[in-house]
Formats: sequence, C-alpha cells, structure tokens
Amino acid sequence: MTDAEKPTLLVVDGHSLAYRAFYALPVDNFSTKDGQHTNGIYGFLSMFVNLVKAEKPTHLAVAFDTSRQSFRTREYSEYKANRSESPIEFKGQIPLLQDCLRALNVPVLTKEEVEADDILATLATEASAEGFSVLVCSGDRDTIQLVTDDITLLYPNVQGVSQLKRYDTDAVVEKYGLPPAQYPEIAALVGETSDNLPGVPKVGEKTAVKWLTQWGSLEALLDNADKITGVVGNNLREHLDDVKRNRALNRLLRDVELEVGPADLAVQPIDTQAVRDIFARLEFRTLLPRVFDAFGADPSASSEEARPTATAPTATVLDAPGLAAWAADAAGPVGVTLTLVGSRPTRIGLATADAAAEAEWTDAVRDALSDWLASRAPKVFAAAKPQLKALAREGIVVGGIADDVILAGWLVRPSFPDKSLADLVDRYLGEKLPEADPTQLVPETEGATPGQLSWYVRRVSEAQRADLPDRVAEVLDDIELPTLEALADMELAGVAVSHDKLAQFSGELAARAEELAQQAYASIGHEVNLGSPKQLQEVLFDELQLPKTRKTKSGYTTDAAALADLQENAHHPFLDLLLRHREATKLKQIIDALDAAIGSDGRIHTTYVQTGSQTGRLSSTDPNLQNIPIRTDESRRIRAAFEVGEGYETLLTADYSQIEMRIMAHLSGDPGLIEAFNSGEDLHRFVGSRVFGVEPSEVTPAMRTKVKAMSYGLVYGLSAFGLSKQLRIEQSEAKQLMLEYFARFGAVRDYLRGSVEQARQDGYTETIFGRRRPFPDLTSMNRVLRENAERAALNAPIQGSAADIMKIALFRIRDELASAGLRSRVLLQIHDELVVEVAAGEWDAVESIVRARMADAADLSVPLDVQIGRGGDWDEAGH
DNA sequence: GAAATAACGTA
DNA sequence: CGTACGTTATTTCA
Repeated sequence: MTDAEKPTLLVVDGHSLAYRAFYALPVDNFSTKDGQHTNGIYGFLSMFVNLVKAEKPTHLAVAFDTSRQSFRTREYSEYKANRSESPIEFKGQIPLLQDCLRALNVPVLTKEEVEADDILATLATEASAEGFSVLVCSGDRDTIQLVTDDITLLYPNVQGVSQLKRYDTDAVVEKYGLPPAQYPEIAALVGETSDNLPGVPKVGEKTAVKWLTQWGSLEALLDNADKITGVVGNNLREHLDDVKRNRALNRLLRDVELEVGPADLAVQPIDTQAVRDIFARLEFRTLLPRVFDAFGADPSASSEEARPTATAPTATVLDAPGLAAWAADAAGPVGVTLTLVGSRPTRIGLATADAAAEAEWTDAVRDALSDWLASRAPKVFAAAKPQLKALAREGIVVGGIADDVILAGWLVRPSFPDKSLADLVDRYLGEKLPEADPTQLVPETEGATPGQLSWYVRRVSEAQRADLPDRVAEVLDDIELPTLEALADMELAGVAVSHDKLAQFSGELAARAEELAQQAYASIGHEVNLGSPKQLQEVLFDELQLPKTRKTKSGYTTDAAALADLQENAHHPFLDLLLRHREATKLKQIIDALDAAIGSDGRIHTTYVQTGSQTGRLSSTDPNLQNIPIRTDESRRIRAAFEVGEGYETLLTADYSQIEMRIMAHLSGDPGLIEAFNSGEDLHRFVGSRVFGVEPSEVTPAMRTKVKAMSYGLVYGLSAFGLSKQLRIEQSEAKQLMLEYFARFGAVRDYLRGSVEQARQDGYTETIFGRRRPFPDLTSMNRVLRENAERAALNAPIQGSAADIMKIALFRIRDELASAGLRSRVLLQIHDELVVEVAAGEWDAVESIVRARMADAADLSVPLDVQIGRGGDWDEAGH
C-alpha cells in the first residue's frame, strides 16, 4: 500500500486547541448579541476547517478532557495543580463547540479519568497498526512521543492556532536531537512547569539531550546517576524520584478502552441544516461557506438529503363526490391541506395515516366537501389560519380543528418555532419532505402534492402528540386552537381606518418636519441627514464637542434619552430641534405605513402571528397594530383615525387593568398585594402607603411614581441600578426603596426567587395554565447569559399567564357573540386590550359579554378588573 | 441585495 | 444592569 492509498486519520485535542484560540482571539470581536462568547469556538473551527481542507483526512475525531480530574491527579495530586481554573467564559464554550462538531458529524470523544491526549495516543497507535497514516493535532508537547513514520504531530505555533507546525520523526530529531519516543525522557528531566512537574534543577533541554545521548536511555542514565559530576549531577541524584514520577506521568496511555476504533471514524457528510442552525445561533457567517467547502457539502442542499425519504402514498385524484365520500369514510383525524395561490384555494388534499386523496378546488368540490369541512370530524393542519381564512371567504366555517402542527411545535419550542412542515417532518419523523427546488425551472424532485402534504401533517401530528406533556396539550386544545379561529375572524374583519384623517395629519407632520430640519441645519450652520445616527454623531461630538453619551457598537448613542440628558447638561438649540424632528418623522412614518396598508375595503387587515412570541403573546405584522402610538396627545390623533366601520355603530375597547401585577399577587399569594387589589384603592397609592408608612391619602405623586416604577420593574427583573436610572435617583435610594418594598411585600420576593430556582431545576417555566418556556441558559457558566435568562424566566410565567387569560377571554367572547346571534365582532387584540366593533342596538349585550368573559377568564385570588370604553373611534373609545 | 445596526413605537 | 414584540432608515457586508 502506498502512502497515497492509505487512509488518513486526523485526531484533534479539542480542549487544548480551543483554549489556545480562546486566548489568541479578542473576545470583543467574538460574542453574540446576547452575550455568548465564541472566540474559542470560532478559533478552533477556523483552524479545524483549514486542517480538514488541507489534509483531506478520511477519518476524523476530536477528543476532549472530561474534567481536571484524571488518573494522573490521583497518582500525583499536584499534577497541574498550579494551573488556574480555566475561565468560565472558556468553559461555557466547550459544550457549544461540541454541538458544532456534532453538526459536522465529527465524532466527539471523551472518557472519564483520562485526558484527551490519551485518547489521541490510543487511536493513533491503533490506527497506525491498522495501516492508517495518522495526524495528531494537539497543543500539548507530550504528544511528541507519539510521532513515528506513520504518525505526524501538528503542533500550534506560539501565536495561536492559525499556524501548525508539522513534527514528523525527522523534525523531532532535528529539533531535540533524539527520536520522538525519547522526548518524554527529556521532559522528565527538564520538568514541565505548565503541568506543575518540577524537573532537575539547572537541567535544561541541552543537558538532558547530552545525557540521554551519552547513556542511550533514561533508565541507563538513572542507573549511572552517581557517575554524573558537578552540581547538576548532585541535583540529578537528589531528584531521582521527581524524574521517575515525571516519566510515569507524561507517558500517554495507548490502551484506553474506547467505544470506537479508527475504522469507525470515517468522515461523514455534515448535517448542513444543523450546521446552519448552530452557526446562526453563534452568529458565524463567514465560517459557513468555508465549512461547506472543506467538507465538500453542497450549501444549497438541505441536511435531510441523506435521510430516508419515506415514500408518501400517491394521492388518489378524485372528483367532487368521490372526495366527499372519501372524507366521510376516513377514520380518525384527517390531514387537510389547501393549496393557496394568493389567498384563493386551488387544490385540496386529505389524508389519513395510510392513504391520501385530493382534488382541484372547484365550486363542485367546495359544495361537496363543505358539510364535512364544517362538521366536527377531526381535522389536522399545518399553519391552519391562512387556510381557514381562504375557506371562510368561500363561505365555509371549518369545524373539528383538532391540531395545527406548527402551533404545537411552537408550544414545545417557543424559542425556535419550526416554520414549515418540512422542519417538523425532519424533527418528528426524521424524514425529508419532498420539495421542489424553486430555483429550477424544471425541478428534479417533485414537490409533494396537497394530498401527500396532508399525509405528512397527519403523521407529524400523531408523533408530536405522543410526546406532548399533558398540560401543554391542554394549552394547545383549550387555548391555542380556539384562539386560532378567533384570530382568523379578526384578520378577515380588519379595522376601518380613515385615509382622510391620516393624510391630513401626515401633511401637517411633513411640513413641521421640514421646518424643524431647516432650523436644525441653521443652528449648526450646515445640512445633515437627521436620520443618520452616524452623521449626527459627527455633529454632536466632533463639531459641537458635546459630552460623550453611552457607547454603542460603533460609537455613541443619539437616542432620545441620551439627547435629553445632553440638553440638561449642555444646552444647544440643535438638540431640541433634533428631538422634535425625530418625533415628527417617526409619527409620519407610522401614519404613512398605516395609510398604505388600508385595503380596498377601507380597512386594515393585520396578521396576528400566533407563534410570534416566546411567552405566549401574539404578535402583529403587516402592519403591526400592537404598537400604535398613544402616549402623547398628538399621537392619539392616529388612534382617532381607527374608526367604527360602515354598518356598525360604535367601537368598544376593553382592557385589563394591571393584569400582570394581579397575576403576581395570585402567584405569590402575598397578603399585602392581594389586599391591595381587594381594597378597591388605587394600586400604587395602596402600595405607596405601605412602603412609605403613610395614609393612602398622604401618598404624594412622587411616592406613587416610585412604587409604580418598582412594581412594574419587578415583573421584568429590575435591578437597583435600573430602578435608579429610570427614576433618576441615587442607586442607594433605589436600593432602599427595594428594601422597603420587600419588607412590606416579602412574599413577592420569595415567589420571584423561588420561581427562577424552580425553572433552573426543571429547565423551563410554566404559566398558570401550563404553557412552558424552556430556559437552558439558567445553568450557563456565562454570567451575562445566565442573568439574562434569569430575568426572562422571572417574567415568562407572568407575561405568559396574562397572555393565556387574554386568549381565553378572546375566544370565549367571540364564541358567545356568535352564539347569541350578535353581529358585533372583536377586531383587535393589543395584549391586554380588545377592540370590538359593535352593531347598532347591541351595545348592552356586547358590553356585558365582554366584561363577564374577561373577568371570569381565570379564577385568581384577586379579581380581574376590566375597563370598558366607548366611542366612534379608537381614541374616543380608549377611555 | 442582504444583513446588521440604531432608533422607537406598544403592552 | 427591565420583559415581550415589529418596523423603519441608514450603514455595512459579501
């Protein structure tokens, strides 16, 4: 066998190389947005990818130490004892690096009690015996002993990991004057500071090599130690035990029992999707193409290429009565997929677990299938809402919605919802959903037909249900699926918005913005793009020499809070003009976006993204109707443009007051807080009187502001620092305020602490109704990451329970309005507020339904207070 | 042209 | 060094 034909095994010491990378790369340049450090991971992978590309190994593995403990520390407790604990910033990167390697399908090897280098030694020895050519990559000099004609060591240069030096037998002999197998003998004499192994004093490499050459081996040298003259001879005789110990400890194990042998380490195709996912999480971008290149992966291919593609049954194409009969005969839940072009159905496919049928969507099919669709026969969907809306436009109200696999997937993993059926097919079935390549005019692979898609939906649904915890399944069945139907209605209804009002306001703001801009230019003597933070920084900090503000990634912030601060300290007319210009342009921009979103029916139809949050809230897009301005009088003119539509009489708004604090009272069981809500007194006044020890009537506005900020801050995990910043008070005063607050409402603090602790143990938080949110970072070694997770975990049950309650109220109101035969309908949901369009003569009935269903949506230990408003537009109705 | 950044609106 | 979102304009990257 020639060398070229030999298989090549590359084994890498993950720990030592990542560690070098960690110190070689500046952490500032390698951290994710949320604070995860990635310099060690990046540096390692960068080196690794280059290595794979250059060496083209046929077999591959990376070994890691399991802990600092090994058989060596047991034999010599001082071993590596001088080594300072590796920083937690580094340790936290190791599991992520291992995830990356797993995504690359590179075996990650560890073994209790032995070090990574022992694993390398074992594999290298075995592989060499089996005829491999071996590359060992390690940052530990002891691995020099492994070098033979078949085994080459790649050792990083001092500077870092980008350059690797090759040590073959000749290179070792050239450098040390002795064959590789004898290197440990040199090291035993010289000692290894980094391992806390002292050698013979005054003996360096030169002397050691001289001795070993002279006597031939360490054993011979020690036998003749009495023949060595001079001080070093004395030293040697005095340190014989040290030398023997060193030699024992630096001998790498070559017979570690591993579950794999070299032959098991053949290079596997990488899991491209998994690589994409984890690289996205770590915010590696330039690395991605390099990885694909080095591993010979096709970047356009998706990971499941290698997976088995279970063959979907060919969907039987039926005529209208045939499909209706097929549906009626189907046993158990039926997967339903409506193919939409735009918002119109073009095809429908149905499937059970073992058969599929489909038809072109025609009037005849619609008529034949409408009874079954409307019936309670169980149906399962993937992303049901657009399909329900399309069917509603066809006059069909679907019944028996038993599952939506996308929604269910989100409930299981709200942080990273699977966006498509293909994702779920991969995750739950381990198969690849056949998809047509959209870049090809004549695709090589056919996409699945709606009947086949339904077959996948049906199977995913079943697999997903099987590992859905009971309480989560209840949230799906009793909250999310009913909410889904309500949202479809709301989106279809839309909300009437007056173009005239918006256009009028937009014009006024345009004129004002222009005028403010001119004045701003005049105040600094030249024009500048007021919308460009970059240019503003030049004006503020270079030209005007104003004091520097809080830092951003690329300079200093020009946000409103900072500008307001600047104005207090260093007056300049430009600041005020800029702030007012910002305000005007921001409003105008919102208005113009809304105006553009008004449909031909004079209404805006937003899209509620039911999987849009990690807490259980909805989000709203295209346009977002959950962030319409309200804080300033002027901005309320925008709300005034949201009007009651034709055919209806008035708008009703209903909002929960202080729902999150009420949930906090309920969850914590704090007697003081519960009393506050039962007393009928204004919450903040009540809390203020307790905290400051005065009568409620004596609570000053300043006191009320403080406890209000504190109460709201609690829900978000506010610190004394944050509280002091918001209230613009000394941190010591903020601290004092928190102490006083918790002295009176101690159960609140106990609850918050306990809930985070519980989450740390369980790995997730839970709302009152059982909605879960996982928090893996609660045990992270990275402090930033962990503390961020703690605040989010504090908030999740509270925000999430509020979201649950509002959803329950929402669909119950919708159902009851319908069953009472009322035309009035819910239009909008803004987290704790509903907007209802009320038909003539229905006000009293609607008001009482809304009030009752909101108030009794949950049974808490405090009442749920509902505020109702009425008016011809949203602003008027708002209070 | 896509992706990141800074800013800002809501609960 | 306060949670949860979406949108916009500008700037930077590939």
